[in-house]
Amino acid sequence: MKWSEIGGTPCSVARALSVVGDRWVLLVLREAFMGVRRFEDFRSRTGMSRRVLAERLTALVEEGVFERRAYSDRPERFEYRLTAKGRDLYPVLVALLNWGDHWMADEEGPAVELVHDPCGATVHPVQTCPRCGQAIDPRAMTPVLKRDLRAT
Amino acid sequence: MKWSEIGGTPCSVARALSVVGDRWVLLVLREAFMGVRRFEDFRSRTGMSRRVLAERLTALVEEGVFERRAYSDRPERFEYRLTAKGRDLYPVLVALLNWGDHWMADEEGPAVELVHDPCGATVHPVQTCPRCGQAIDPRAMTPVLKRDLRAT
DNA sequence: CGGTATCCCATTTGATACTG
DNA sequence: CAGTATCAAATGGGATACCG
Repeated sequence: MKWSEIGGTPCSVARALSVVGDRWVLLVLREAFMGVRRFEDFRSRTGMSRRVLAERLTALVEEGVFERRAYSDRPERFEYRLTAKGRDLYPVLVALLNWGDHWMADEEGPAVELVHDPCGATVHPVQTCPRCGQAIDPRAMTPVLKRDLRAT
Repeated sequence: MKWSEIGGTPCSVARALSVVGDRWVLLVLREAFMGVRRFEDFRSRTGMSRRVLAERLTALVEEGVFERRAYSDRPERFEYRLTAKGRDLYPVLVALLNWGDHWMADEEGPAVELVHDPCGATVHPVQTCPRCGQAIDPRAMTPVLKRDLRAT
């Protein structure tokens, strides 16, 4: 299977990956959640080449993850803002951050900490069951297959 | 910046991505969480080529995400089992699944559903604050930068 | 079954230059 | 600042064959 066909799969994970399953895209999203909106800021903070950044931003706008809007008319200048669809990717980034903090840490401690404004605590968010409120343990979850994941 | 240097960054997201920031790797993990352990099963269920799969599995074993162990001596046969480090990637996969279910769905409904065994409910797990228990809203989170994300 | 070895094409990307 | 154009180099990946 070629990667370009992966989005046509019925699996939601694969479909999600067809949009955000790219190293650079995730790095761009990291910056977006840190408040970055402009091309040059994305570029300098991630270290991506212009070419790659331009291409990824275009694709993400097409996918509806970012909205491109002018913030200046003369000269024309654009910025990229997360849409609701884009904002919903927050849990993905947080999950990666948590895992990196736990398993890829060094002695100097994490570079970014997350403060939950309502309660003021510095936290690592946890996934819980919306029904019973318990923290999720992978071994207590049963995946139920409804369709062949490879079908078109 | 080249991608190969990204793991040397102090950002936990980037470090996590240096291990799992690959399309195929995430697909392999998806299968692992569905109970798959053997080479041929990974291959047929993801549609990857042998070459790519072998390479990714080797790398993941080196990173400590999978453990390679013999399940038969004669002939010698191996299987790949998630380690604790690997199991901790579950929230990443679930976050992707949730997002895909919500934003990339089709009329036929999700291909995979998650049942929370303890309460028996089919759920989309949610991220909550471990301190106050509230569901996480990205806009209620403040990222606090402790170090330059691009430093070595 | 569980890989490894080879070959070769397609895509990606980093560098650099250029533009409104 | 916010890109686009171009090109050479590297990488990735499919196909196929082979082996214990």
